[in-house]
Amino acid sequence: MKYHHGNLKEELISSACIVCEADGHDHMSLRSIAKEAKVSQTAPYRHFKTKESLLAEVSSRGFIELKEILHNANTKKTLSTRDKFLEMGQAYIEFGLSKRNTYDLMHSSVIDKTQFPELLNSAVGTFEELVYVLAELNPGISAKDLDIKCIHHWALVHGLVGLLRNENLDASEIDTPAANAMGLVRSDIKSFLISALEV
Amino acid sequence: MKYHHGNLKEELISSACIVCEADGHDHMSLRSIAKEAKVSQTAPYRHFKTKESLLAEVSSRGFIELKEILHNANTKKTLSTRDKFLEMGQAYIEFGLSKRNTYDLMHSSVIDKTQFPELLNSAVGTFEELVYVLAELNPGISAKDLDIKCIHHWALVHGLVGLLRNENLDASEIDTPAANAMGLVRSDIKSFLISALEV
DNA sequence: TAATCATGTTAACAGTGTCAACATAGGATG
DNA sequence: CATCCTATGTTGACACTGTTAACATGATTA
Repeated sequence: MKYHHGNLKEELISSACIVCEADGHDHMSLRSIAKEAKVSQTAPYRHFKTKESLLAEVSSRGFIELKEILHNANTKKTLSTRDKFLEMGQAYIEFGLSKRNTYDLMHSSVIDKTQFPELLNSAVGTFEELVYVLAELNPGISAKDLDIKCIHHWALVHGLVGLLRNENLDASEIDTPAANAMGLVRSDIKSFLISALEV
Repeated sequence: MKYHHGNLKEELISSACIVCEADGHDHMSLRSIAKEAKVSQTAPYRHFKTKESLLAEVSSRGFIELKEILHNANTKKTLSTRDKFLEMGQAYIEFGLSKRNTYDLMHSSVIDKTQFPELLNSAVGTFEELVYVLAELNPGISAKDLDIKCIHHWALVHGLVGLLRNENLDASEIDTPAANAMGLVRSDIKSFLISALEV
């Protein structure tokens, strides 16, 4: 049993990613992931100033993964620009629904993004991927209008994820207009995107 | 000093609403609001089974307040239906930005809405207000299409709030395309809504 | 009047983030 | 090679959290 772990920082991060997605960031304790790494409760403090900064790392990796996913959708060469755009929308929503807790953390207010420049970069990087397609889809558009279009479409998918995720109304036994509508949209996201984005 | 408070439940709720909005729901402790009410740490447990159920109450009141706000926007008799709709959108966003932390709680996953029927009702009630205008705005629309339209517009404003709120990029010293776009949209929400909702 | 019961209190438990003080090992420097 | 420095680990402690159990009080009701 060696005194120094050798790879603790990386192990803590990846462990945090797993626990965070499994239990949610507010059920994740530094102590538990330290124990999981077979290391004392305070060892993480040699690598992270606070719990928040470890979570910032987890969040950052979430954004990086999301950006990759969007990039993949955006570079399927067999697809038209329009279909690439739709594919991106679906991929975004799928990420938000499947990596539910990580997505939660990424948009949680427990992390002050302005205090973690690296995280801020990751988050903003996701935006760029959207800029690329929309620019291709709207040739000759002004920079300002392009930015606003980005916000518009980003807000739509982000908001949809929030609704589908948070009000887990469908799949529950509750029968309300809202729940029914959610179920309807969720069962055919592509159709919804086509009608909502009007592309 | 009387032993029984007389109005503790109500005081705890309203106190929780204030603390929650001031400090955020994850910085709110039962003990602190108990102390604020000049009552022992465990007194709240006579009125709320868990902390979560107190937060559910706070969340519920948030939805009720939001519904009222939307209803007010929706019943300004001097406005056309289209303008009422726009007014609702602006009111929603304004609520999300000004009651930032409460809005956070309302869409947080720390509360399992299916376990608090009253909260679920409040949340779903907000949806109805949107149904009314959209029905008026789209005469002859099918029920299904109406529901989907609701999701669409709800997702848009909800997503926009999330973006504007969470990435507090504008107003920070950071200069990125995303930040600039955010600032642009925030400075003239009405124009954004008109272009995004295409009404 | 007596009993019941909602509502308050105190004491305690396990768990949390975090800090200070100390221990160890491996690399840099003489 | 011997020595020191520094990065990285440990132990112990502190204040705080949600929550429960056991007990106290006082208003309502039989």
